[in-house]
Amino acid sequence: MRRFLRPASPARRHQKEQTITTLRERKREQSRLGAVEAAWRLFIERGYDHVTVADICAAADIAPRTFHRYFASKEDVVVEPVRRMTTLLTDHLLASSPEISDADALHQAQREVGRFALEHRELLTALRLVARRSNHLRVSQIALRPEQEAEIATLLAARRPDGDATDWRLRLLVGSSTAAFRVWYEDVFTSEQPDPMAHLDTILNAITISA
Amino acid sequence: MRRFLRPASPARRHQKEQTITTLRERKREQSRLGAVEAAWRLFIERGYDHVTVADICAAADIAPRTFHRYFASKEDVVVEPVRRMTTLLTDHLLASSPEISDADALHQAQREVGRFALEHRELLTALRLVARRSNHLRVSQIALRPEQEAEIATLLAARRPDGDATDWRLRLLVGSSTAAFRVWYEDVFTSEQPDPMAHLDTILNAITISA
DNA sequence: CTGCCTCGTGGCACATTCTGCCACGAAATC
DNA sequence: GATTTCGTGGCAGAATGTGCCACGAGGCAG
Repeated sequence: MRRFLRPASPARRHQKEQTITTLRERKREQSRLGAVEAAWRLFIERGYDHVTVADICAAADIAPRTFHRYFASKEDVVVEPVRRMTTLLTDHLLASSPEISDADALHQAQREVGRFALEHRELLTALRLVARRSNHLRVSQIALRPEQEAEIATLLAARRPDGDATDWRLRLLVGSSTAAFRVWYEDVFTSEQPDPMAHLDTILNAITISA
Repeated sequence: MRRFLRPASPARRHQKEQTITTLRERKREQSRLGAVEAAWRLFIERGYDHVTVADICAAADIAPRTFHRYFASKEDVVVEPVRRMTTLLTDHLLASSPEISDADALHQAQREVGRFALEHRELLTALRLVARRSNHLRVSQIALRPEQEAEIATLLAARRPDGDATDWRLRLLVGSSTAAFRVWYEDVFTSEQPDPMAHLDTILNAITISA
């Protein structure tokens, strides 16, 4: 579970192994991590609706006031995995070669996210259940959300000389590919797939956007 | 604006013109409608974040307790138009001929929703702004949301003898078509389209799902 | 018409989330 | 070693959302 976390948020340093964490930083991470882990544990245990921020704080041994400095809302803790996957996706997009097509770049990045999801299948399954069981949680899908599609489109557009992110074909590519990923994600977590990654390829390749 | 509302929620009677509204029903509708209109007006005026439930209740002349009987949350009032469009879509799907393909049925229904959106363009534009300006509102898109995709898939599946809603091709059709609609919706509200409906057709037809 | 039942309403108390403000103390800096 | 930075927690308060109960008007027999 630990591997799931942190090393992505503070703008991953591309300088090699710059692990000069100051004590303050470490304590901060500890606070945040402690809160996340306590929250997830309690959510899985009792369900999102039956866990209060106070409960989480008691378990993580921090003050509610501190909790709300790290997370804008209780829901925010749940979205953490989504953020993690989004970061993964955008990182891969940023690193992708300008040679390959938009679709290829996007799909390669999505395969990375898919691999990640499979690696953390157990935790994601649990969180998916948490989300489904709750009446108040508005995040029904622990997966890429349409909110981030605009960002992805921008990144893809940035790879090109013209950099036009308003092109509807580009946005359609992003939207439909994200939809495809959600379909796969659903399949992976509801039925046994003999070869999940092959299944992802099948779904991603099933969509064609006419030029 | 009034036309936008009500006549859809209490399971539209297919019996012709069954307008035997009792006084109680009328008062109920009046309460709800008054709240919605007051809320929208205030939201557009001051922005979602700067309007409290108490404000809405004062404007609509109802008690906060009553407000929360009609709406699960303040956000719920904003989602009203989305619900309206979803109802429109599902109604058309239910009424669609079993002869035509899934894609055709869905796209025809989406064209209806598109027409509806264009009719109420002014109001939807305002609500779109409200959603964008807010920091707390989680509904970033006043359009069809992925949450309802499962329902749409079920309806489409129900038109067929086997009724298999788990078929990933079907879900992919729904997901990508919904994404296409969002792309169109975005275009319509951000740039001038000479022929919006033609544009919708173009986008919907741009997607192909291989058999 | 009359009495009874239904049900929309509002008041009240309360749990809960989230924020602004301030002060303490440890970590970082000079 | 003195000063500044900053993470933390306490407190008060705004705001959302819910359970419970009582009132009163609409609906329904008789």
